Amino acid sequence: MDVPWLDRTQLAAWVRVAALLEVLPGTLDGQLRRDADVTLFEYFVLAMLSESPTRSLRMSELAAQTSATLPRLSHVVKRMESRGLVERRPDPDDRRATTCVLTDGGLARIEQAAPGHVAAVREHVVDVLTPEQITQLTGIADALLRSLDSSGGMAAMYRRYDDGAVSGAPGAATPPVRP
Amino acid sequence: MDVPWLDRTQLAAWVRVAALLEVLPGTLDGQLRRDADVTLFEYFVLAMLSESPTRSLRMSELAAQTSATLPRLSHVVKRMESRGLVERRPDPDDRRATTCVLTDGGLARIEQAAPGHVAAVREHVVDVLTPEQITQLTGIADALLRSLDSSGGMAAMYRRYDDGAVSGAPGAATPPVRP
DNA sequence: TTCCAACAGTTGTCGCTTCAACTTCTTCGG
DNA sequence: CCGAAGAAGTTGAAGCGACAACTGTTGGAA
Repeated sequence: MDVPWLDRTQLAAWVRVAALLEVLPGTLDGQLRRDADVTLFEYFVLAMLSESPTRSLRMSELAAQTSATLPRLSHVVKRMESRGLVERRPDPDDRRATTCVLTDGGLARIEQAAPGHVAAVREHVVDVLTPEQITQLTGIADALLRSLDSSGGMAAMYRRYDDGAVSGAPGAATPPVRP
Repeated sequence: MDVPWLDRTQLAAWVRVAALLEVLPGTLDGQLRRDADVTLFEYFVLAMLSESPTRSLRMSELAAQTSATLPRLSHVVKRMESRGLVERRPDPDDRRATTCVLTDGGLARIEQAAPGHVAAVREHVVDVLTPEQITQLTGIADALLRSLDSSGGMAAMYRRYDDGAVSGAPGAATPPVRP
């Protein structure tokens, strides 16, 4: 295995990205835990369900939309169900499948959590960057995700959260609870 | 709490960043675990120690350089010590302090792990982006880190991994085992 | 029809991270 | 000096995520 090393420019970028990967999740997670007793990942689950027209999604669909594995999602959803945020019900059409439904309590929870979370995202990410940098970041993250997405499960995201510049097609309107 | 929502451009960027935060660490971590039986975070620990002139750092310094909390580092170092990768010795000058020393085995391990890790970083990050995007990414990550770094513990990184464009000052030469 | 491969989820176990408490040591104000 | 405040690490408990093994179900081919 003979790999060319990173030059100084590449190294500078990577070191910063690595540090970011280490720090950012904890910061956002901490805010949500303290203020709304919800994990960042749980927030994503609630957000995805709340944006569904039926307030419900199949487990595998939910897993794809939250970039999670099925085992992980299963554990998380079980815990969320015990707290009354979601409900699980077997799908009568395909009896292997499970549908995850957002409860009224779950909806109330994410509506309560959203403003603080949006504020945190603004404070630590969005408002720190110039509009030009936001556009650049979208392009960069897009390129990275496409190369990582071997199983192609993120097509839904690209359709829904398109800013009109990356993929070229017009996107949907701004959703309610997704910061 | 009244927070302005994210517009479509901001949302597109944030959704992608969130997905990245969810996926990228697992990808890099998995490669290192499989190929070198080391965590991504453990790799950082080894890398920081290997770049120190004395092959050693105080725990708090090491924590700052790896963006970790002290409890986390303490647990990790204990496990690494039991595997023979590092050693811990009390500091005679300040008897509260502990110095963490890289062993020969630890050095061998990171030298063995480095090529595969660099390849993974290239495959999933560096080589996916254009040189221009690399520069943009450095600026973006830099801005985010500065706003996150409330305790100011990352000054060392900025000095060492400067690409000459962000802070303006000339940086050090490319270090040996840091991808 | 029957069988088998692939799919959808769940569960258990293990390792890692976090949080809060605690110990020991240093420093600084009085 | 002396005592209090704070720093440096460590530890234990609790919760979350990854991996592998497992159950039950579907769809298609022989």
